[in-house]
Amino acid sequence: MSESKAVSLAEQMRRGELFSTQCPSREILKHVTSQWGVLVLVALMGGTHRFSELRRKVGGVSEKMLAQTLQYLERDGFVCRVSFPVVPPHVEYSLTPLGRDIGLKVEALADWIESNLPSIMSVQATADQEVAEQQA
Amino acid sequence: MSESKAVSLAEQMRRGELFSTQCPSREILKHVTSQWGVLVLVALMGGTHRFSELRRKVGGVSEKMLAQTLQYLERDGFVCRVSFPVVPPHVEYSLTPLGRDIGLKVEALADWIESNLPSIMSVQATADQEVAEQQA
DNA sequence: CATGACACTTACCTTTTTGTGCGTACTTAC
DNA sequence: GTAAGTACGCACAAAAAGGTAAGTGTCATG
Repeated sequence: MSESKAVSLAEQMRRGELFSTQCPSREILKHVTSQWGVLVLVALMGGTHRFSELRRKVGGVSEKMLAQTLQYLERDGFVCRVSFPVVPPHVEYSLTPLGRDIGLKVEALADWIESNLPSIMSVQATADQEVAEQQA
Repeated sequence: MSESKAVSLAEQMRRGELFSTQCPSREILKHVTSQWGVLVLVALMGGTHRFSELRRKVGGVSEKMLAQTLQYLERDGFVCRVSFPVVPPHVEYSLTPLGRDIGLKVEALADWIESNLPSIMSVQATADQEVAEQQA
């Protein structure tokens, strides 16, 4: 009892307020780890992109969601939007230094999953099989 | 035109199919980067926890969401569930080796955000101010 | 001279996610 | 003897996320 409490407390110190409901980090985390946030960040790690380039690259994203995601990320200071006042419109999106920094972490996570996908899927298959056997 | 296409293609090779709609990685990513997935993973990096320990630690999570999150993570092979057939029920959750591995990445992301929260919030404030000025 | 590209925005609707409250089977504490 | 803790599952409702379709204004292409 005392040991688990001690661990909790020690961690609570180290990791600030992420576990607290009102922690502002949670909002940032939501933007960054949102379905499209992750993909956009990873895509922009490959360099500057225009809006429709991103739309084509990130499979399945709607214009609305892409626009919204980019706005969140811009407001959080991860994405830099440069619009050229020409016609037809030309807008370029790139990562800020802050964005590149967090992009590295997100990319690392994404890469890890892609690399370990075979392991994960075989574990899933085993788990599903056991569930099926229990029901049989 | 050719340059941006070249970059896209080169990346598409390196990063497999994350950008494709049907990529199974996307599902895993959803579980791991879900609001509660992140917090649970980080919490379990601190060691084994019981269900209600987690519930108390991860502020704001409902029992239903915690249960669901744990089930996803267990099925993906990140979390290990051990239930003791005693009364009252006693269940322990811990990370598998796979879970500890991905937990490191998630923790790194969370830690980065917490550390850089001041920078982010000051950027936000500046952005908000500029928007306000434009509207005035 | 009609179409499509560009970078969005808005309105509307559907789907998904999330929360709430209740029930369980049993025990310990008050 | 009543309340609380344990680890959930289930049904219902609310909230949020997401998709679809259309419109904007101008230009290049067919």
